[in-house]
Amino acid sequence: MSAGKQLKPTESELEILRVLWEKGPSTVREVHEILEQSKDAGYTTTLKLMQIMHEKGLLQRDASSKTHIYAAAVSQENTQRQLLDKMIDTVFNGSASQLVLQALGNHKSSKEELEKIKEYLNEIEKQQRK
Amino acid sequence: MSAGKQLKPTESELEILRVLWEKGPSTVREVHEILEQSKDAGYTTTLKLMQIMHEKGLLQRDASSKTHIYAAAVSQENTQRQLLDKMIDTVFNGSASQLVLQALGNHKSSKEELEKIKEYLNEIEKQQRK
DNA sequence: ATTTGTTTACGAAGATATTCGTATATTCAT
DNA sequence: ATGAATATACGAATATCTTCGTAAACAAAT
Repeated sequence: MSAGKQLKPTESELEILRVLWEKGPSTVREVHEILEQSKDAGYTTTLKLMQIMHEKGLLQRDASSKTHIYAAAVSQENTQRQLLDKMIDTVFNGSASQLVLQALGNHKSSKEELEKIKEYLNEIEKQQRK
Repeated sequence: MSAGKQLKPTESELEILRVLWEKGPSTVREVHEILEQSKDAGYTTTLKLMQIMHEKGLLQRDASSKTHIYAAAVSQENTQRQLLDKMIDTVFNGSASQLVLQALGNHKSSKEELEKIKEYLNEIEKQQRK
């Protein structure tokens, strides 16, 4: 009951989540100063976004001190999975492996990364054989 | 010059593109009847969307007969790549292999698909060794 | 030729996302 | 305590996306 399914963050919200995942709990100003480096928006814009995200349950905040501290309330992994699943569904017609082939084809991956992927594939196949 | 970089289709636009990729050039009504199966929207909504997509250059149309025939003006592959690249960038911090691992982890892939992926990995590694 | 049905064109309402101006509250240094 | 700096709260303007009502154009059947 009341599973509280996570709702999809918007573009701007994702930018904020990325900062918080990276830097951990932060003030609006801290987040804003990071965002300013790549885009230009006013301080109150960032503030408003983070307030909305808090209402939506995407962020939690500690309001005990005057300057509130915000933290991501959703995990990076869950969010990645959620967005990825949706993309597989709506863009790749449900075929995860088709997406994988595209991803591998168009991006340089290091030898180590490729090895990791291969190992993972072997594991999956072992599982399947059982 | 005027490279005409493809702009990102919206959610609804993607639904329409998927129909056209699948069925080839079609009338608004044909597209609409497919969409109706999964969502409910009026006919003129579909029409309007397709007209806008035409203006944007996402669709081309043959208006020689009374009933116009629309076709995708962007390829499925290019669009997939575009959206995938963006996701790798904004959701997976630029790491394609991290996305691949997530995708493989959370989705059942057939043995054949996994084999195909492994072959592909081997090829990539061969290339790298040269 | 008139009716009936289907199509496109147009404009605008509704919904959601983004942006920011301004007011109010709080803190801190003087 | 007063002023300067910084924070939050609130409301609204703007932009974008989605939806649909209505009118005009056209085609086919009667």
